[in-house]
Amino acid sequence: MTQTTPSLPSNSNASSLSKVRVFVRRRSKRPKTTSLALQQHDLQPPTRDDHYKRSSFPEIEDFAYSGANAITQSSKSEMGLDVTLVESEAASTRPTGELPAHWERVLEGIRRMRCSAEAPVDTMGCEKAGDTLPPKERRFAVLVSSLLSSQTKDHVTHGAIQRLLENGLLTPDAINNADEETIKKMLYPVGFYTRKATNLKKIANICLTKYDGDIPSTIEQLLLLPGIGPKMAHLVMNVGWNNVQGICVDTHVHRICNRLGWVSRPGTKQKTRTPEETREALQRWLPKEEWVPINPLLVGFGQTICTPLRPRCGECGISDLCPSAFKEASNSSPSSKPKKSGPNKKR
DNA sequence: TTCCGGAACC
DNA sequence: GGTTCGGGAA
Repeated sequence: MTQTTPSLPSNSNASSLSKVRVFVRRRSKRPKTTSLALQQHDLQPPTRDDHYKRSSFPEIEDFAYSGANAITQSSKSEMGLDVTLVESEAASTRPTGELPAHWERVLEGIRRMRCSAEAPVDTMGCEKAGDTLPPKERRFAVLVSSLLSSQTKDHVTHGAIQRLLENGLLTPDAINNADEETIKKMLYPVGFYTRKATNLKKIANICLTKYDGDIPSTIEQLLLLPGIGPKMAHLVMNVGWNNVQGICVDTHVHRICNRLGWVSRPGTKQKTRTPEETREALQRWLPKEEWVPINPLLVGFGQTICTPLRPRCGECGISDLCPSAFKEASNSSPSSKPKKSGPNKKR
């Protein structure tokens, strides 16, 4: 059925079809002005209802998002850090209301902080590898990188990808024929490399038998792959297919959006409990042109300032706009963390 | 010892 | 929702 063809949702209406399939219309750097954002909004009248409609049904929208080419560009351009004027112009004409207060100022403030300091994250994680490969092989490289990158430092992932590449093991066919022990050695010391080696063999086989050696092109199909969950599925769609179906929400995006009060459980003011809940809540209001850059932006912010434990609110340029500022660091028990019993138990 | 750019299984 | 899977760096 729709297995090997790029996403063409069966429920898409006629008006959206014209926009589907505009993959990689431009691989060049994001414009240095707001033109992209403004152009996208010009596609349809920027009314409030319309905005919500688009956000609620992202699957029938398919902008060719030039910012998704994380493969060839530096991280700063990915996050729009070289964009001096980002949202303010477009936002000034945009209705407020259910949008979080001052969200543009918050985003701008985070961009500024990220400009002035380096963070461990350098791209959307892992998918630089393969940027010189033909499209089909590059997509597979992106998929494999995503699989390996979970719970793994970026440079470690990159090393494993390099080893696979140098040994000709970065194609579905090669991996399918390779010994699992061999794969395992190539992956080490990637996190959970044993499980990932097993999953990688299965994934290669699925790509060969069901997708003609390519990777799945829809979120639903990607989620059927072992080891690929929501976070990585959206990453692969964004980067592999340049097809923004949803926001790639990891633990940093999840944590920070809740601290900022940007998301909540539907109909309540409670924090979201899972990254998936955060993704759905965030997609309800965040303009689509921010869906891709929000990830590297908040990941870097989360690694350097808005850390899980003891966030550095004193160094944060938007603490005056953050409802959670100075609420976690100052009080509560600094040393004793309840957590679980852990490996502490002696025999 | 603690802390991780998740996902699967219980 | 709680655990487990790995290893490395702080």
